[in-house]
Amino acid sequence: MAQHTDKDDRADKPSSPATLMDVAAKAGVSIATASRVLNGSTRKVRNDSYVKVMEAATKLNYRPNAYAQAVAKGTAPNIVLLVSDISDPYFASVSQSVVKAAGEQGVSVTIGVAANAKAELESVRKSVATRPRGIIISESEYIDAPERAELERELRQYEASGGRAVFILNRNLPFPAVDVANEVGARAIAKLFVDSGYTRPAILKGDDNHRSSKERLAGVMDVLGKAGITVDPRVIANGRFSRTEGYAAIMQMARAGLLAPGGDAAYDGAGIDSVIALNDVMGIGAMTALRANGIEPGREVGITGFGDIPYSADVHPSLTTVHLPLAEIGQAAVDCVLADRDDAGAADSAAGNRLIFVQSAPDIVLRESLPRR
Amino acid sequence: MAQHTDKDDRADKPSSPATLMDVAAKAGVSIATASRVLNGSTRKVRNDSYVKVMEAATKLNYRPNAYAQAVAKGTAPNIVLLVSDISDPYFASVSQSVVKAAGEQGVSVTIGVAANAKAELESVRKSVATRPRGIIISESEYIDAPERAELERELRQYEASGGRAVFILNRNLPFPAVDVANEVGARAIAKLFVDSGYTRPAILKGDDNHRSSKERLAGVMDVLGKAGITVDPRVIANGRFSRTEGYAAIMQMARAGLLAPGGDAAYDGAGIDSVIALNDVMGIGAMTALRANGIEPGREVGITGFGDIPYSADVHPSLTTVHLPLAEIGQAAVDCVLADRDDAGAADSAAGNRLIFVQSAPDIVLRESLPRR
DNA sequence: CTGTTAGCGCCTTCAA
DNA sequence: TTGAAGGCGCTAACAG
Repeated sequence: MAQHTDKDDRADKPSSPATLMDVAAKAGVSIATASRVLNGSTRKVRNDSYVKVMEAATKLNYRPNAYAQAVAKGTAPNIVLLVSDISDPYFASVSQSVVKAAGEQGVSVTIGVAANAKAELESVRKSVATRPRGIIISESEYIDAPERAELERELRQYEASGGRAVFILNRNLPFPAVDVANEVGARAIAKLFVDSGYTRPAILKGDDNHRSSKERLAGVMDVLGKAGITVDPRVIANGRFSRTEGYAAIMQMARAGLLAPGGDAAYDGAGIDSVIALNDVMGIGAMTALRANGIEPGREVGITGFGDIPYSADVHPSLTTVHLPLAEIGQAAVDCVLADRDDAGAADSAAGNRLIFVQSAPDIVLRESLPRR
Repeated sequence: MAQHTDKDDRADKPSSPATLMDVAAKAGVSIATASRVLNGSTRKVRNDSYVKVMEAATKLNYRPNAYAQAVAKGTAPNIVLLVSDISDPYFASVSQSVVKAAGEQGVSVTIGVAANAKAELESVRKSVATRPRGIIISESEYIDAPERAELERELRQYEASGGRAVFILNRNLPFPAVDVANEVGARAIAKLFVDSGYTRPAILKGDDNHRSSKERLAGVMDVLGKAGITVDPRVIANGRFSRTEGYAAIMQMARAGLLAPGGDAAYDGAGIDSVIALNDVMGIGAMTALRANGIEPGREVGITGFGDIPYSADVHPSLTTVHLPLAEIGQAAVDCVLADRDDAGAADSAAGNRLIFVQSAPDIVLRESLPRR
């Protein structure tokens, strides 16, 4: 039988992966040297030992243990991204771009989903435990939950220890945030709405303490008001920025007889002539709900969305909406999180809540769901 | 000025987070004890020292260093999931369920996107470096690329060192895989197709070496053939399971005059009466493409999808498709990856390519895109 | 029950 | 250029 002094002599089921020591031994150099050629940045090793190490490494199929490296150098190779629902196209798009942007800089991203404030707080706690380079929070609801204070403390602590927290579309907490011009976009779409001849909208908003929703709503309401349109409060509903809840909200209105002309109908019996959804998925849910009630969206009732998720072009009628640069948002968040600590200057850091506007004037995407009438 | 012997005496910008040692010191116990109450599973510590440690921990805002723990106990608290595109609703759904299922077991998931074989291989290499509990690969294309052998080696090595690799919807490599009854589903939808009176389909498939695509195609073709339908080869296209390419493929056919009746049209000038898409996003892309060419999907041309992604219910006409239990697939993959190594028995492990069927008879979801004619 | 003592795999001064 | 040695933060026997 062959003799070998390699590791793992015993008949092994799970032979543990090769370690740096193994490589060093096989290459006949010190572990330090091995480390230098395999991982160290500025290599200053003689060429022949370099080769020997490399050979040993490939032969042993060596893969550095990322965790051990992280522990040793005290800095992790990853960032974490928190979203409330990856299957939501909006978050999916943001996630995609975050992962891509991070990947280009060689850092991996751990995605966590946290559907509510409690879960979010817990996720943050767990995330902090991995000492990531940064934490990007793309959560949108529950901002003012009681957990908020706790969350802020946790993140502040995290920052104090050298971490970087960034929010996406949320400026309620004193941390850097990537944001877009919600109100500007809202005004633009509302103006289009008015100009197109609509006067009796149902409105699907998000939670009132949800900043994006609030800003968008403010923009819309202001333009509407100035155009002499008073929105019937009975057809303003909280769709929680979710497709399902948006759908449900419209169904509810239909059941109450608010939508189609008639006795109980909104706007003094005239019913609605449109749905203004403060994000796309609610708008899409609304379309389906309208159809379920025999109302043809885009013909009898106009629809607007907000966000321009990929699928807004594929629904029918295709959704007229406000374009949000989803990909750029993710990129910006990653840049912010990975930026050199010293770079931004004490001023910004001190401010704490630096704002990164990805775009100053959101474009509106004119499609079919809001025909001129 | 207050004197304290706590850590970090110097005026500190980034005061490093509290360590277990700090907590132990402040609580006046040994680091071992502190470890036991803070992390150790079966705690056997006196109550008062338990309290002291807890107090110290909260006061110091202690968070265990997950990496250090991982290194020390030689096992990581996470799994990695590889997909080719999170913004694709199919992958998004799978990801969502994987994250959820993993979360319930206290393990976090690192998501990587790898759009092609090379990126995938690299991702796997990087993943292995973090010694995760398992790797779930939900990639679907490029299965037979030259990197395949490399990938297999890498994963085999990973398994040998105690890791667990699982594929989703892919059984081309000798690893455990979660799969569904593609062919059964395909036969079902094809039968519905025939029974509904369609005879001249365009077909949108995926790569030929993509297993799911192949199986679905086989099922469809067989049923069609037996019904006496011969598919015009000019209207079979590779949409690569992507919305964009599906869209492009139909546009291409339209440009070639294949779709609408006429001289160049498929099926001896009769044109197509339907599109069979082997997954939903291609079906949805096809609808939009048809509309762009003045053809009303669901009226002039019937459409079928495969997968039942959330948005297939929201497009119009809503997509008749084969329901795939996306959530269960993710759950199954996680279960498999997290299963006790000894549990499954040597038999399964030896086989290497254990199959987990999530569902034996895929339901077909009857909606509006394939009306009887 | 608790403290002591080895490691885990790697990086990084510090001498040589 | 290289090796020896200490340390990162934590866990896990092993004695007390």
